[in-house]
Amino acid sequence: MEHGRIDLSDVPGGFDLQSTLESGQSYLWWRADGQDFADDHLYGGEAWYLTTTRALGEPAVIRVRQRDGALEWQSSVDAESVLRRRLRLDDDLDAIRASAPPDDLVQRAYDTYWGMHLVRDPAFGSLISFICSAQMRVSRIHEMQQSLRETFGTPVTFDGRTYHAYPTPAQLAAATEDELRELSLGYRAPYVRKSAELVEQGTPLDVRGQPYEQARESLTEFVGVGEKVADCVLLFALDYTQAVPLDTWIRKTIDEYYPGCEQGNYTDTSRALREALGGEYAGYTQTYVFHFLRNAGDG
DNA sequence: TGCCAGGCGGATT
DNA sequence: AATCCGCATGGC
Repeated sequence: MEHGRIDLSDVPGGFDLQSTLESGQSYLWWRADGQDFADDHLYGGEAWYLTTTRALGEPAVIRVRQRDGALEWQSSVDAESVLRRRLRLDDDLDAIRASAPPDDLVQRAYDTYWGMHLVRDPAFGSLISFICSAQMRVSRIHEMQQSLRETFGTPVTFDGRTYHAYPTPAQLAAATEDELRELSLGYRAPYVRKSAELVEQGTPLDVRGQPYEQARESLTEFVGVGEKVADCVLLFALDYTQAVPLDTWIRKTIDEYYPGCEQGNYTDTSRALREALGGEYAGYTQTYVFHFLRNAGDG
């Protein structure tokens, strides 16, 4: 087993693993102690987190925790570059925060969860997990991804235990709708199967390089992907830090704090909120606000 | 019980 | 281009 330590003292603005992984942006990690991700508070501990990667060839498990100003990791492969990429350790939080508006809500969100980074998830896992997210609680979206891994993913032995990699497009495309419904995916089951098939058949998923709004439109070609889910994939997997997913929480925020941004349709409202939240890194600020409202409330 | 959860597809207007 | 409706499942 390989292991290593990533010193966090040179990450501008710092880094916080728990808020990064438990803020409802990624559903591709789980806790080694079996605890569910906290819905209402952060425990402030040093738990190990696990995920799988295919970035270095064969699927591998990565285990990581934050301790003494560093990320400590263990894996069957050299995971440092994967972690730096997946956890966006190069992001400059001070510069990002400086681009955000001075509004009370925004500043309290940054204060409360300072150190949270956006994730950079693998695009396919991000796509499927956010297809599953429609009208669903964060904890159950997470459970669905666990079920998909354990039912359809390639077994991977690590540290004497068997884990399962996140399924490939081919593995999910080969699943039947009934098999997926048995995992409590509900009406999302055919969306997951069909979108996996589209990826498998070559429909472009990595749309980086396209202008933002065109990229969002492109992703809606997948089944079960509307503008909101497309924005999530762009923000949490494809480096579009300006993407501002308009979910129920953010719509409440618009009603309460940014009523002028409501334009009656997704494209124009999104555009207005994007400008209100500072443009280039609006999605970063949105993610802080989303996490803050969901967990700490806005009282 | 009825309402809601990081909405979407399809039909209707 | 807007609006309405049905859709699975589970927690409260």
